Amino acid sequence: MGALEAQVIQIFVDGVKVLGLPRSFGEIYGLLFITPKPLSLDDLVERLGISKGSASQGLRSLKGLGAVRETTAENSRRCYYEADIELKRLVGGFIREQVRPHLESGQSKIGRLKKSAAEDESPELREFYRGRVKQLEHWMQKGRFVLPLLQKVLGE
Amino acid sequence: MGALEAQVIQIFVDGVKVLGLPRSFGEIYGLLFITPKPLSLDDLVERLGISKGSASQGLRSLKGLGAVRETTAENSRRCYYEADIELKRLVGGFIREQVRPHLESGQSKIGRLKKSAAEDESPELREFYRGRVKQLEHWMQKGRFVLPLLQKVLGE
DNA sequence: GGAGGTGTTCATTTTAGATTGAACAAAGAG
DNA sequence: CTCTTTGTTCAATCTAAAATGAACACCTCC
Repeated sequence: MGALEAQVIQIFVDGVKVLGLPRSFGEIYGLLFITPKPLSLDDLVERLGISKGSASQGLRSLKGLGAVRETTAENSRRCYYEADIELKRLVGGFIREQVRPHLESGQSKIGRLKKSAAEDESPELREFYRGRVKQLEHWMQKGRFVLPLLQKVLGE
Repeated sequence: MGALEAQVIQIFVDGVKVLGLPRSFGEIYGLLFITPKPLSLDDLVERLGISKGSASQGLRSLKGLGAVRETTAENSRRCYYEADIELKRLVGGFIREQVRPHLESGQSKIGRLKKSAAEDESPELREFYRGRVKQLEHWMQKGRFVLPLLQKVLGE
């Protein structure tokens, strides 16, 4: 593993950590990103020194995120993988897989919240709660508004 | 702890997890958010059942993020804390404390990378590396471009 | 059918980092 | 100066989640 490859992988390891994804995802994507030819699962295991299990799961998730493409080799039944480097796709996949689910569960939680806020005793406390719940709803709205915008701006 | 409070705290616990912050931060901010009056450190310890250490560190970080305000009580030397609910401030603080440092370290890493990319043997491999490094730089640029935009859009 | 190659699953182990709590300032009050 | 109240620090502990690897499916070629 050359110095450059190691440095690039480190950048992606740090990157995925910020996004809340496991280290191995960064290693896998990083190596694919900086390697000219597609690599097989066993290549990843050998060159990164990670287990087959990690490589398999990492590849699956990265495929789900649209960050890794599978290329079927002609003369072999082994699969080869390469990095997809289109930012639009990466951002879209991340939002779809990681962000939207949270926004949606958040919305349903707030829905339940509004019932709880209604059944409180003191009128002024109830008023305060109503205001806070409204605030939460407002934030969610902003979130839903900002996502497509982000995708648009980052779509090169 | 009422049902509503618990639900709101849970929402913030989930929220900060997505942002990569520790659970206790969500608990603290959540309780302050849904409590009409400012609370002391010991209030937080008692009502959340967390340690003084967690509360102290959580409050410090949340202050750093601009998410919590300190209000000095008149007749006591004890400090009281309340949630700052201005989205602009929250987003700004998060970007300043959590996002910018990563972007900056990423930039310096790419700077070092460009040197490593220059000292490689094969011309075509070197060309490939150059392209990838350029891609990385491009992404960073996008990141730096999008942050102020985000702040602007989310500043209500 | 079976032998070898390829990838997946999931119970166990490991690890990163969050939490704890006791020791330690700092700052009044008496 | 000493005692109390309030908050901080940080080594030790705990825990949630990531990594491991052996067992297991699934091909497919003979």
